[in-house]
Amino acid sequence: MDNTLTLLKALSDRNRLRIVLALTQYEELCACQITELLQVRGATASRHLSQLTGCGLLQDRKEGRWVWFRLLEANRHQPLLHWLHSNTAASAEYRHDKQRLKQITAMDPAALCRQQRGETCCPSESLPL
Amino acid sequence: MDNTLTLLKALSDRNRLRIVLALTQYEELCACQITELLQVRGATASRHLSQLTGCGLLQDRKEGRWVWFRLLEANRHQPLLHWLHSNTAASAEYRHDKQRLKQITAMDPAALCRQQRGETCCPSESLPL
DNA sequence: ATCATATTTAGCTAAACAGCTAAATATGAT
DNA sequence: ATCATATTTAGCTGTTTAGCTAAATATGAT
Repeated sequence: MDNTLTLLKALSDRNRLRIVLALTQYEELCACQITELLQVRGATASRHLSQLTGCGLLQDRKEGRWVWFRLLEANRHQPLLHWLHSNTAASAEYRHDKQRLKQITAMDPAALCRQQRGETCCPSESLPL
Repeated sequence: MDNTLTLLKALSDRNRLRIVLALTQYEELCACQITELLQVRGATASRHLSQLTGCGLLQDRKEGRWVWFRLLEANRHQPLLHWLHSNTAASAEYRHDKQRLKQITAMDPAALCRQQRGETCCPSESLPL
């Protein structure tokens, strides 16, 4: 029961739920993209991602300075994820995030990180909220 | 998304999860039986039950001084409940509660309440832990 | 080797929360 | 009407937790 409880606790936070839902739409997202989506500090996003990885929902992959996250394949939580998606897909918040993700993933991660630390030199690179 | 989140929060507590799992096994349980199962104060059990009812998982029915709870029928959370059950049924805690429920439901609720307020006059009425 | 930078970890603070006790409510029995 | 009692509500307390900043870690570029 402990495992189940840990998993439910992981999902019962708005931002972590948003991460999971984002990853049902995009196979892979990097930490800085998640950070941008949630509009929190990198450290905060990192802790959420670590919790989701720790409970067996996500897996991560390092590529240079970037870390990419995705839903753990072949897990027995498929039915849960399916239920989650069908129960949230119609919500305003889901659709807003979906819209936002389209912009975020269209950008080069390097440009995104540059923007996140305030170097918005090129107007064309900045994302609308 | 708020509804989903409220529901996940409701399920992400050990004692509330135990209540839901108990109600997948027994169609109806009264507040004092839940109190006995969880080994907490009546007030505490009541708050948990109220939260589970509030998020649309349980419904209640008053019968004299007793209040009976059951899973809300015809809810769209059946897949979730199914997943929950299949993910916990093998756990030691689930089986322990199952065993305990057999004893609790075998008793007359009135005798159970009597025992809960310390009037263990008849040894045959007292439940082992 | 040194510097820049993406991510993680440590430590702090404020808010959320689960338990308790005590008081309030509601219902059946006398 | 009064009393007993099952449940709920209110208020308190200690613990957990989500956010932050600052420091540490790890990796690519110069």
